[in-house]
Order: sequence, then structure tokens, then C-alpha cells
Amino acid sequence: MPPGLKDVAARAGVSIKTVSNVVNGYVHVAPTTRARVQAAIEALGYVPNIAARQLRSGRSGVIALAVPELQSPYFAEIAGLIVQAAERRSWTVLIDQTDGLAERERDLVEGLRRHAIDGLIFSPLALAGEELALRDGTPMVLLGERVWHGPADHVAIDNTAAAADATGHLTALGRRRIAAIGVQDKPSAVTAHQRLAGYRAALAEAGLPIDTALEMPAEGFHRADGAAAMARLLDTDSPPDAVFCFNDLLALGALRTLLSRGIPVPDDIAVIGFDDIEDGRFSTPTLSTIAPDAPRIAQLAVDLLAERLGEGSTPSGAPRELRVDHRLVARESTGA
Amino acid sequence: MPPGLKDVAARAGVSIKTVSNVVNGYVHVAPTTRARVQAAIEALGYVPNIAARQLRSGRSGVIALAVPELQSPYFAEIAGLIVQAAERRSWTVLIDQTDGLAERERDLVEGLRRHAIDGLIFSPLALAGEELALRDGTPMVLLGERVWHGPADHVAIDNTAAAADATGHLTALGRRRIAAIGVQDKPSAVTAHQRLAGYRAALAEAGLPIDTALEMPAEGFHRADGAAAMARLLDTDSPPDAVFCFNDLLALGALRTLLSRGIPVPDDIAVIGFDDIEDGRFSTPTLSTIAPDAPRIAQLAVDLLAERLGEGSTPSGAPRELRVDHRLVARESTGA
DNA sequence: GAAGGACTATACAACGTTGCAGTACTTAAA
DNA sequence: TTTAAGTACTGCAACGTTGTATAGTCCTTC
Repeated sequence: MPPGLKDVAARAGVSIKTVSNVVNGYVHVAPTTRARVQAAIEALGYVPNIAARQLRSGRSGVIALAVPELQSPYFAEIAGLIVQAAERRSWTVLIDQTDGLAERERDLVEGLRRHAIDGLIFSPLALAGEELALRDGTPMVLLGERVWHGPADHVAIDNTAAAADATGHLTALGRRRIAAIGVQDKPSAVTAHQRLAGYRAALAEAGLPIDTALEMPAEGFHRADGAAAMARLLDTDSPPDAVFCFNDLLALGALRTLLSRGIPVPDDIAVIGFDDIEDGRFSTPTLSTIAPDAPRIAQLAVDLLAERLGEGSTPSGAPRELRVDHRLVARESTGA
Repeated sequence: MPPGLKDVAARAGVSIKTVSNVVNGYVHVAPTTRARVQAAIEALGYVPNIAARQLRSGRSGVIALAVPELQSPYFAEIAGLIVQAAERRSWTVLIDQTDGLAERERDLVEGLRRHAIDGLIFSPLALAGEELALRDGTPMVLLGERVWHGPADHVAIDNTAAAADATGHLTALGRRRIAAIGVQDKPSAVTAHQRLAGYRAALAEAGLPIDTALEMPAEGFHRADGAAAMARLLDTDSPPDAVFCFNDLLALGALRTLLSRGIPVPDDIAVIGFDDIEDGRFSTPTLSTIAPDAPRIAQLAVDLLAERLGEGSTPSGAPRELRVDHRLVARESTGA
């Protein structure tokens, strides 16, 4: 029903291939012919059939983006930025939500061909190192703080250093008993491990002891987890005078607990988070945080993918590791 | 490079079409043949090429979902639910962000064929009635409170009634000066118009006068808009004793202003929002709101689309309007 | 014992596009 | 004047899949 090259060709009085050449910007087409074809395209409202194009070329023009959850403001922002960056290359982005489940992540890594995806930008939560190797040769870029030296290109901030910056901000304020919220045991929770390492490093740097009673675990990285962990901290004999939460949602949950108990922030307890999500700019008090350079992360991820894609059949070089800047944003929750 | 029906057929010693029949679950295939083919599929790791399938069948198995913005928690939730519902029909969902811009919405409506989309679930912000008609016959389901009697199937809650419920909750608490935040002038802002209508209806019902000084406009529906509008309300001669915000983000912004000015909520001013986003469950105080039945909205949208798709070439019946339930959730911000 | 029906399997064409090879003509260099 | 190089365009085949048509086999059933 929709017009094809055939119909355009008939109307313009040229061969199918010539229309194809015009559509693809092939140089050796006489200006008059080109104009006639363009007019026919216009008149019929011709749009190339991408299924056929893909069948021929093997390229779909679609890349997948897989994140743990879109509801998390940080990932929502990253997703939006990646879609924008991809649009500049006229790629379409298929967004996939893994819920951080190993099974869904594995499905994704193994079952990509089903969706005819040219490449994948992936922020893994559950899967580690070798498990991430894609069966087929689909190019992939990893996002976030997992797996250095993994099997694919990788874009991330220096997670440990950023965590140290956050904690250092608290020590610089003169706080002595600094808690951490978001500790996770399982070996796959690399983000949590790295932030814990940064936290400990900053404490050592400031000459403060490490007190594991102040290192609060959290099941997930949501408000509820932060609220619960903060409550547990307050119920101990010697509560902290500052808290570094491994992300902003945890921090917002912690703030909620503090405020509902009437504990003044930052006077009695200072709070800092991680991610710089929008909510933190409107919380009470506003939330100090670490702001990763999200636009750059998105741009780099798309660029890396483009490089791998561009080379065509090249087995291509070794995986690259790219670091992106972050900065400390001091707001009310630490006394700004 | 990846194996096709041809390769499987060669290995199993049958014709290409027989393999196709096995893959598609055609009934009349001898058990032994089927087993042999299955084994070959297994051995070669065959996966159907969807580009070719689509070229033949005209169906891509991909539907698009277009929302104003994913960062908005309400739309993020709806998106997640729709993806889940679509998965049950083994459809892939392409998520598109319009930013509420008329231009992008128009592009979407007109340029769908580029992406080879079987159907569209669309939550329009800028476009109205006839503008929404899809050029090609791609089935579409509209979401949200725009355009009754538009050109396509439509799923929404009874927006006006829900707004009246929210306002009625405030009048029932004995509040007399009830403000509204989120009023928008432009004719395309149907959501705002309907919620304003519901607000006024509830005031009338309670025998309260309509005071346009209490109807605060808002540029957008974000925290910052709510915070600003609340500030303006407080700076008037006779501030309100309750506020109905047209969505939760506005309400959270309003709360932020109230708290930073030390005005007790709900004692001096009660606040109610709309959408029941997760943030409202963890704000200080927790936020009363109207909770639309989001899972049902998602399910219905996908079901309606499936019906239109299933009928194949049927010009199909008149557009349907489906209403979904909502309920009032009373939390701390109105004294629960 | 022939006609009909259900079952199993195959061949062929077509979906719309593009790469490759090739034709015909023009211009520039040897 | 011949040869080479460039320009403008065309035809054919193939990408991997499925719908339609077809043909053979084996039962039933009258």
C-alpha cells in the first residue's frame, strides 16, 4: 500500500536503481533527473522501507539501551541524554529495563538478535566480567562503575574518588562520626564496594577510625532503604554526625527519617548523596551531592558505539576505559 | 554469517519451508521431522531474522510509546507498565520523548513509517483533536486527559471528577480558602482546564465562592513551578488554608516553599496533589494525592491496540473512550 | 474398488531494497 | 585518431522469510 521505489521510479520515468541512488545521495545523478525524482518522492510521500533496507544491509539503525530502572531519576536522565545523542546520528534507541535482575540481563546479552539491534549501551547491575561477553559480535558499551577491564568499551566516572570527595567534604566540615548508607555484601555490587572504598579512604585521609557499625547496608538504592538505614543508625548508642549515602534516593530517604524525628539537618547530622538528581534540588533541606557529568557520559557512550559500528567488520581493538569528570555540589544538607 | 532457515534445512535434510513451518508451529509436521529440525535449530543457534519476517508480513512487532517526558515519575511508571503489558504479547516498545513540544509531536504522528511501527500509544500534550489524525492508518491509542471524541481510541481517568474528589477532600476537612496550583491558559492545556473545572465544581458543591486570586497559574508541571506558585500565594493579603495542586510534582514544590517558610502542614495549610508518584510517599510530610489506576491504564492501552492490530485490514469501528478508576489517597499533608 | 479427505512435504514467488556488473555516451589525454 | 577515464543510468541478483499452489501418500468411507 505505501509507495516504494518502484512507484517513484514509474512516476519519474527512471529506473528503480536511479531512485535508490537519489535517495542515498549518490553523486553521479544529473541535476535534472535528481529534481524529477525528488518531485516524485515528494508527490507520493515515499518513505524508505527500513525492513528491506536492513535485510539488505544488515544494519537496522536501532541501538538498545539497557538500564536497571527508568523510574530512577538518574537513569531516566541518562536515557534522555543518550536518546538525544543517538538522534544526532539518526539512530533510534530501544530502551530496555532489566530491573537489575541477572536473568533479564543475561537474556538481553544473549537474545539481542531477536530485536535486530546494531549495538548496545548497557548499565549492568547483576552481571560481572566475562558473563557480559556478547555471543554474537554486536558492539557494546558499558556504563557505570562495574567491571574495569571487562570485555567491552566502558564509560564511567572514578567512583572511588568521587565517594572520597563526598566523604572528604564531610570531614572538612569537622564531622567526626561519619556513617555510610548503601553498603552491599554481594560480590556483584561493585558500585557499593567502590563507594565504600572511597568512603574509607577519605576517613583514613582525615585520620578518622573506621567503625563498621557506621557502615549501614541497604537492600536496594531507594528512598525506603535509606529511610530504614537512617532509622537504624539513630537507634544505636552513638549516632553519627554526618552520613554519606551511596545515592541521592537513599539520601532523600534518610532526610525523611531525620526530619520526621525532628533532628536538624545539617546542624546535628549532615547528609550528602550521589547522582545529583532533580529531586535533591527541591528537597527540604536541599541535598548536597556528587554530580557526574551525565551529558558527557551519554555522548561518549554513543561515540564509542559509533566507532565500533563504523569499522564494519574490523575485529577492532582492545576495550577502552573512559573516565568522566564529576564535581561536588554543596547544598543545604551540608550547610551550604 | 548468522544461520538462516536455509542452513537449518540443509542440516536437517528437509526443505526450507518445512523448517519455517516448525518455527511457526504449523500443525501438520511429523513428530520425527519436527524433532530433527528442532535439533538442527538448537545446534546452529538459529534465530529468525525479523527484518525479513517484517518485509514479508508488514508487521514489525514494535509499538511506539510517546510521552512528554520520562523523567516525570508518573510517565516513567506508565512506561514501565506498558512495556510489561506489551511483553506479554511479545511486542517490543520503542519509547519516544516529545518534551511536550508540538513540533516533536507532529513529527511523531507524521513520521512513524520511518521506524516501522505497528502501532502507537500516545500521551499528547501540545496537539489537539484533528491534528492527531495519523496520516497512514497506523493504529493509535491516546492516553491521558486530552481530547475526548478525538480520532482514536482513548484511555483516561475521569479527570474532572478526580479533581473534584481532591478538592472535596479539602472542603470535607473544613477548609474554606482553597487554592489551586497549575492553572494554564492556553487552549491546548486540557488537563489543566479539566482539573480547574473539577476544582470549581467541588467548591460550588461545598457552597464556597470562587476566588480567581486563588487560582494560580504554572508554566509547567514541575517542582519549581509549584514552589514559585506557592510563594506567590503566601505573599498575598489572605493566603489559603489549603491547596490543590494539579500534579504531585507541583505539590512537592509547594511543600518545599511551605516548609522553608516554617508554615506547618497540614495545620495551617493542607496540600493535596495528583498522580500518586513514589516521591510523595517519602516527602515531608507525606503527600495526599489522587491515585489513577495506572496498571489498568497500561493494560487497557495495550489491549485496545491489540484489537485494532488484530483485525488486520478492517477499517474498524468508531474510536472508543475508556474511563479508568482513580482513588483518593489521604496522607500526612492533609492530616491523615 | 474408486472417490474423497486428511496429512506431510516441497517449489516458487514475492516483500523493497541495494551491491555489482554492465551499457552508452561524453570528455580529456596520448 | 585511438585510448583512457569519467559520467549517467540501468538490469539482475540477493538479503531471509512466508503465502499459495501443488503433489504424493495413507486412510476412510460408500
